[in-house]
Amino acid sequence: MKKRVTIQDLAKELNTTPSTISRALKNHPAISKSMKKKVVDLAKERNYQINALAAGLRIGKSKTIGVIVPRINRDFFSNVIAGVEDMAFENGYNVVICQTHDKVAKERQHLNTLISSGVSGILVSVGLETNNFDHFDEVKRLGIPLIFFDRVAEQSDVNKIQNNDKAGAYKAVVHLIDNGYKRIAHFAGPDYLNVYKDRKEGYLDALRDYNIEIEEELIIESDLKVESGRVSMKQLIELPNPPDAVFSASDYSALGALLYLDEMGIDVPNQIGVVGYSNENFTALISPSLTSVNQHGMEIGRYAAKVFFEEINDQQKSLIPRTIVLDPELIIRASSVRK
Amino acid sequence: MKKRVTIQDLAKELNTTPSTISRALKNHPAISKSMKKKVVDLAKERNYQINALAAGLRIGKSKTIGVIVPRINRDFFSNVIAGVEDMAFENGYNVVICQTHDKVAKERQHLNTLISSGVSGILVSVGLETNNFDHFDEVKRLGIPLIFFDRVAEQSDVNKIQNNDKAGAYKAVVHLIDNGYKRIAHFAGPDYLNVYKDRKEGYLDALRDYNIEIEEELIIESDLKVESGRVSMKQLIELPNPPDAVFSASDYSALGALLYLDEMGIDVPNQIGVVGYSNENFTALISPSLTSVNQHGMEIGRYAAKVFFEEINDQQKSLIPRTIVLDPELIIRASSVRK
DNA sequence: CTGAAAGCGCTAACAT
DNA sequence: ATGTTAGCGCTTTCAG
Repeated sequence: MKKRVTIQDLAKELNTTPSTISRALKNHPAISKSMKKKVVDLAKERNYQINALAAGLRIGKSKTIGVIVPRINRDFFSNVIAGVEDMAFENGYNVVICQTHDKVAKERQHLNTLISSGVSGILVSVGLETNNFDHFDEVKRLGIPLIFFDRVAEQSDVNKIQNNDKAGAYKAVVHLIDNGYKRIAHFAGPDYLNVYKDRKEGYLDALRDYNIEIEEELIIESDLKVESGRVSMKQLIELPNPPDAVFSASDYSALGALLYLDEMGIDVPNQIGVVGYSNENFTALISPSLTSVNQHGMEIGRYAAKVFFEEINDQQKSLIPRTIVLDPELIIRASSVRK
Repeated sequence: MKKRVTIQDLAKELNTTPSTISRALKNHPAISKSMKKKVVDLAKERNYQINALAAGLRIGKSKTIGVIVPRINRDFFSNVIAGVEDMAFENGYNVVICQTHDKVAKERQHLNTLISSGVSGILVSVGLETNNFDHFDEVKRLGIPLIFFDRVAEQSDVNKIQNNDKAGAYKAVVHLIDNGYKRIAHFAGPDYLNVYKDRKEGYLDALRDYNIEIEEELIIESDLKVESGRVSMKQLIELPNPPDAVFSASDYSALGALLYLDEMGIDVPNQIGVVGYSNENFTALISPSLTSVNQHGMEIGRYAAKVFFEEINDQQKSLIPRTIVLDPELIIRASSVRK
């Protein structure tokens, strides 16, 4: 168990000073080629790793981006993270991933830790519980670049990368209408989260545009988990006049509906059509495969990171907060196309 | 954009010194109750967050555990991470999550970053590509606690938390035999990863114990992805004498097999039985639901973290490396039970 | 019970 | 092209 080697150790070995080592390692223009080579070679030989704590303390922050997501085992979020990691790596930054399990308390805690550890920026998709954004004030006060993605804060003065959820939902519902479905139900999420509110609006818009009557009893709000989908579907089926299609704001609740319909022996897509949201991996793998809306997680992640790098590269801090909206894509599968 | 408040700021406000503030915040016994209260209250009021970089530099490491996994969007790994996070939180530690996408290069990179950033310990499940463990030498040389889990290094002098993959596989295959299947194929992973080697051995042991002939042509090695499962299943079905069951070392390749069989109109479980491995969420959600082996990710994570805390709490460093083996559980579902 | 002072390893102005 | 020096914010010995 040896001590780690520092730039002082390298300096001593080469009869020079820490400054020179530091500069050589950073490829500073004022250092001679020969010296750079000597330093780099020795560093490799001695297995030198920079002490990020010391460097970070010195320059006031670490070359790290914090990403906060509700859960890491969702395909959408893991794609976003992969996108962020790509961009970060290209720019020599590290990514620290935090999951909140949809709890505000965890969100707060992670935020504090990230601030404590001197991250250069924070990318966040807020949790289901989060309907108040005070805890982000400190981040902004400290001038740490803050970028929201997917589930975004309602404040206007922050950077946001969003999906056009309204358009995605609209496409989904129009697709159902085009396939001859007449009474389309909707599994909605909590209204205070932009994504669910927008998906509901897209649904309503489509019905209006096609002169289909909106029926409140066909709109069911829940936590959108598998079990809720099952329960909601049961509730719909037991209606005196049940719907012939469902547009769910989540693939998970759509899956619950499919499972319930399968148990009941109701044919999907011929008796009832189903469309989900998010294009989770499993949507392609189940039977019938589930039509869903792809949100391009990877691109969202890359954009979020891109906005971060623009923020830190802008010396004049003249950038005004931007909102980038990406158009989602409807992936048509078996669950919504009648034979 | 104000500067962050430091313990000096607090000290000035209370007409005392940084030492006192530092001690008060850490609940040092030598500080008076009244002083502690004053300090804690002011810290809260001023929104003080410790500078983890400075603290870390001072004490030579940060209160952080690094976790390296192949991918974060696998249910097993995300459960492990949740387990680690639980234990870490209870002990005031943070967790940084790194994913390698099964690439050794990424594994190296993350390892270096974690060392650089002064993590107190590293928990790792190695990637598919990793068949050499030199890059972990530096971690050990520096005396950083290193704990392998699930996919572990072959070295003997490291801490390991493993599943008893041999036993899990054995249970799975015996279950198939009990259900009347006679010719059981196996989708195997690369032999240099302990988990796949052990699963194969469990498969072979079960066949031997029940006097079933081992046929090399029924053992197919692949990367165990969905597509490989499909291809392997096709290969098996086209055999002059095809098997009547498959034990797959991965749920993903098992899924590929199910999809192919469905396309071919072959009935599962009546014509062919299928068992997967890892108990991914989707196994319960597809039709037919997939029998699989549950590896208790959460417990693995908690154990790994527990071993880490034991390591750092042992002043004499007298602890010898341990191997903890957990017994997995067979979850019987529709894909392997003939009607 | 509290204070003074040193130093963790690195960076970057300011020399030379 | 390289060296000198100060200091980032914290912890901790040693002193009182």
